[in-house]
Amino acid sequence: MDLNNGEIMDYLREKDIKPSSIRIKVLKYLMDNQIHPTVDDIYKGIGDDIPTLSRTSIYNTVNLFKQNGVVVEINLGEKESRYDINTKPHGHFKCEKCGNIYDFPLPENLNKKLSNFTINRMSINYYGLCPDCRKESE
Amino acid sequence: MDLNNGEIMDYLREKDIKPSSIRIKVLKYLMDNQIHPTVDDIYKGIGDDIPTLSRTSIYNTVNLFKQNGVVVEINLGEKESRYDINTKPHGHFKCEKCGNIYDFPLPENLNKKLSNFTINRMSINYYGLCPDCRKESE
DNA sequence: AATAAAATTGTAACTATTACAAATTTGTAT
DNA sequence: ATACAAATTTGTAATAGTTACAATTTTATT
Repeated sequence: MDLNNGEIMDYLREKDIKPSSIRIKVLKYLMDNQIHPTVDDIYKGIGDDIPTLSRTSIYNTVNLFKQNGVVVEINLGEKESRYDINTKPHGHFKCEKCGNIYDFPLPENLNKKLSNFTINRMSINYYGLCPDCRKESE
Repeated sequence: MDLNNGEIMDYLREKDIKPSSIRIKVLKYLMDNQIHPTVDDIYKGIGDDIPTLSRTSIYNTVNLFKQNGVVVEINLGEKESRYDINTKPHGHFKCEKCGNIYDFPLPENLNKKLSNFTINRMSINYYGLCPDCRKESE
């Protein structure tokens, strides 16, 4: 993804969000840094650009993005929430050594039905060692 | 499950936990109330029995239980953690209307491999409407 | 019964997040 | 461009779950 400001603004409008300078910067940050950042990551990532930036604005923005389906909030058992612009269903693997988070496609045979339940969304998280850290610890 | 104190104590010792009055009560509570309780649920559930009970003691206890594999901490995107005495792999369904949490079995043949990753544990959570709430909203 | 070790308590600290009012910026109509 | 209204952004204070830690109480050992 490498959109210019006009395209970013169009994308926001598609999602019924009125573009603003912070919203554009946050969305761009999320697209360029698909590391499932925390609010603090985003704040630090775009803070240099906006000297008066407030953390509250990042919270406002990600909450708006979440409501309007621009991001999905993910919760990996840490205290901080993370945000993912990839809103299609997929799994997350968190390395317990280096902390990196990896996406993976959902297992083919995962239950997609539970009889008489309505499933609106699912959150599939694995924890362990990523290939690099596994190699190191040998 | 309906164990007497002696059996509860033996179970704790098996897990290398020295029994104490609070630990016994917490474990019994967890066995009798498999609702994936929060620290506060536990505190309120056994507080009547121990007039001087402190929340910190519940935190100490569940953390010890977690370290020694007596419970598993579960995180359903709420601010409070929950604790599950069923430590075998299984999924959780949270009803977004009534808040109830249901266990469900994972498929026998669920893909538990990601090539070159070592998976230590997984957390599978679904969100939606439970059968009762689904019926009501028709 | 005296002492040591461990468990429990209570308070204070910490941190992520939200509430909210004030200040700033943006958009609109004259 | 100017004045006004609406929306965004900011900053501070409040909230809530959890942990740190020292003091107290309980339990175990000699």
